[in-house]
Amino acid sequence: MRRTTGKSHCPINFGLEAFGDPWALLVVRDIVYFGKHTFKEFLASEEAVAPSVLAARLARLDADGILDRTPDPTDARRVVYNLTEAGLGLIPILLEIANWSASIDPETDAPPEWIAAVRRDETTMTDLIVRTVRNGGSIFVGADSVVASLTQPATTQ
Amino acid sequence: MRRTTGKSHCPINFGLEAFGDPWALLVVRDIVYFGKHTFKEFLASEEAVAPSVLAARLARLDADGILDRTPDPTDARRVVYNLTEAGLGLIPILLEIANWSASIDPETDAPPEWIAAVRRDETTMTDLIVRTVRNGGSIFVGADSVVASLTQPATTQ
DNA sequence: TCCATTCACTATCATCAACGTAGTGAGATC
DNA sequence: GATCTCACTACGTTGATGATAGTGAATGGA
Repeated sequence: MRRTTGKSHCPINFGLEAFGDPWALLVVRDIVYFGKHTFKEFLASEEAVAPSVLAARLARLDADGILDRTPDPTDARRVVYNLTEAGLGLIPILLEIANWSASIDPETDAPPEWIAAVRRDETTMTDLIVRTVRNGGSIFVGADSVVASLTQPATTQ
Repeated sequence: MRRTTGKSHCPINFGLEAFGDPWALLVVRDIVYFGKHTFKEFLASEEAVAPSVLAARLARLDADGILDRTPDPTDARRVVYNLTEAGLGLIPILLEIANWSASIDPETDAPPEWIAAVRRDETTMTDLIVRTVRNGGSIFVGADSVVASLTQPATTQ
């Protein structure tokens, strides 16, 4: 792709120039759905991105203010990537894409009950996801994940 | 872009493989927002796609069941492109992308009152847009456009 | 203090898609 | 029948991606 940036300020084009490539949203997905935060974890994703491509993508997402790149204070080798508030704002887009794909792709990996839960009350679910990810959690992975808090609401039981 | 398809059946990846390039969603945008339906009209878009790239994109969107390619019965030179039902399903994604970009890009071309109208009741607005586009209308262009039907509701007055 | 391991990248090169411009053939219009 | 319009195609250049190997700093254990 030539990725000519600045083609226009049409909001659709602006979005596509920010994340309209095969990898940018997959990084955001890895954070939001699976709680990944390091180069190594992104690299291990099912889609097998090349390290050079991943490095370039992380650098651009950081420069664009979507990701926040922070060296790990407890291990100087590690670098932790988190979503900024602008990056958290991409969550509704992720949910709509997952919605669409789940209804189109007969072999989708999307759990039907999860898609149904999102469709049931998208606003509430979006808020819950944003709050969870902002606090370092994810949708599917971890004790404080969104799906965990759905099956075992709040701190009861 | 290498556009390696079939990397995974993750719904986010599926969506990106279908429209995660700089041009596919711009074609959909041209139809939904501006009522464009022909090769020439897409080609004239602000972002200046190359004809070879546009031809390849239209062919793929047709093959993927997102666009419907029909020769114009009144003029055998012309070919009319319309969204299929799957293509209409992309409208919520477009709206979310526009939402995000409008809140990020200080120079966005998105009309603030339009963004506000969508945010006010996204479900109702989505339904209205889908119905309008399905009937050949668009959001901004034409007498039967969505914005026209908002300022002058239904057939009253 | 070594040494193996882990981490986040970088280097390299072939490949393939996008860019930009020019051109083509079928069909409409005058 | 000459011109114009339409949807493309051709083609050389550019640049990002794909795949694999390698680097240097930091950690952890012996």
